[in-house]
Amino acid sequence: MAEGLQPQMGQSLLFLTDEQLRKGIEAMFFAYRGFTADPDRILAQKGYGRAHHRAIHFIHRSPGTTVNNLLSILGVTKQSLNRVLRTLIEDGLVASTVGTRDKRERHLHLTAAGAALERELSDAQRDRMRAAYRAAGPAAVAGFRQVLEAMMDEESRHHYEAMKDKTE
Amino acid sequence: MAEGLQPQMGQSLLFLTDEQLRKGIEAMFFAYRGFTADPDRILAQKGYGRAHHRAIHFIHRSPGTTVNNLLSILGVTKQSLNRVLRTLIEDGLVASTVGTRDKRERHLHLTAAGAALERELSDAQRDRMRAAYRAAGPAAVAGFRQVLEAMMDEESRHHYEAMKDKTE
DNA sequence: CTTGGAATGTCAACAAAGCTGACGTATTGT
DNA sequence: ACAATACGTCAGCTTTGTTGACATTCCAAG
Repeated sequence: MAEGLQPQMGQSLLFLTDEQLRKGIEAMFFAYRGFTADPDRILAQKGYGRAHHRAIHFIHRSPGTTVNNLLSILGVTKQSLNRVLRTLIEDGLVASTVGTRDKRERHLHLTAAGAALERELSDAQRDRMRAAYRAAGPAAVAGFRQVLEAMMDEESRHHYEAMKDKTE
Repeated sequence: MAEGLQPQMGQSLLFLTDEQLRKGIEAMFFAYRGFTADPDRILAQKGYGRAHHRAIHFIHRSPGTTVNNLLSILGVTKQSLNRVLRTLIEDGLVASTVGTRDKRERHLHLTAAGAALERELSDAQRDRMRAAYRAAGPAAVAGFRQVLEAMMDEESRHHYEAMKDKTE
C-alpha cells in the first residue's frame, strides 16, 4: 500500500514511511518486554520489583551518589524512590551514609549482598543482550545505539552521556 | 580497563564487552522513556494510561480482534485488560460486537472517536520515531530493528512477525 | 548572630495497573 | 448430556507511581 503512494520520495527515504515507523514502535514494545523479562523473574523470587533493579543498577554505576541525583536519573518522585530505597537498606543491600560536606545528603553504596544481587541481575540481562548483539553483528549494534540515543529526551541523553564518560 | 584484558579476542568482538553491553542496557532504559513520553502526556490529559494506549494500538492494528487474542499479544491477565477495555467501551472509543461464527467471542473495533485518539497518540509517537530515524539514517535503522528482534522472547517475536506479515 | 528560606530526605495516604482466585453465563463441540 | 472454551465480573493483594505535610540542615540577608 505504501509503495507507489509517494513517488516523489527517493529510495533513500522509504525507511521513513508510517508503516516502517509503526514496525519500529512495535519492535520497541516487544523488545522491551524481553529486555526486562530475565531480571523480572529473579526479582520476583526475592520479593523485589523493577524499581529495585533500577535503583541497584544506578547505585552500582555511581557509588556514593545522593538520593537527589538518583532521583533525577530515574525520573520519579523522591517519595517513590524512598520506599524502594528503604526496603533495600532494611534488607542490607544498600548502605546510606550521612554526607560529610553537606549533612542533608545521604550517600548510597551497595553492600556485599547488594553487589551480589546486582551481579546476578546484570548477568542475566547481559546474557540476553549479548546473544542479541552476537546475532545481529557489530554494524547492527552501532545502528541500534544510534537510534536509541536519538530517541532519548534531552535530559535522559544528558544522564546517559555523563555515565558513558565515566569509563571512557 | 577492558582494553588489553582480553588480547585473544579479535577486533571484531570488542562490541561484546561487558562495558558495551552495559551501555546498551542503559540506552534501552533511557530510550524507552523517551519512546513513551509523548503519548503519556496526551493520555494523562484525558485520564487514561499506558495500558489504554496499548489496547487502542493493537485494536487499531488488528480490527475485529478478539479479547483472547489481544490478551496473548499484550501478555496481561484478562482482569487487567478487562478493566481498561471496559472504560474504553463506556467512553465510546471501542466497540465490542458479538462474534458471528462463534458467539462467545467479542470482536473489538475502534469507533470514530477511538480512531481519532489512536491517530493523535501514534502521530506523537511517530514524530519522535521519525526524528530519530532521520537523524540516524537507514543503515542504523536496519541495525536497530535487527537487534530489537533478536532481543524479543520467542512468543513476542511470533506476534511481531505475524503483524509484520499483514502489510507486507 | 539570628532568622527565614531553600534544599534534602522521610512519613502518610491515595491512584493506576498489574496479579491470583473464584464464579457465572453463554456457546461450542464431543 | 456434558466438558471445554470465551468472556465478564467480584474481591483482594502488590508494585510503583503520585501529592501533601513535615523534620533537618544549610546558607545568606539583615
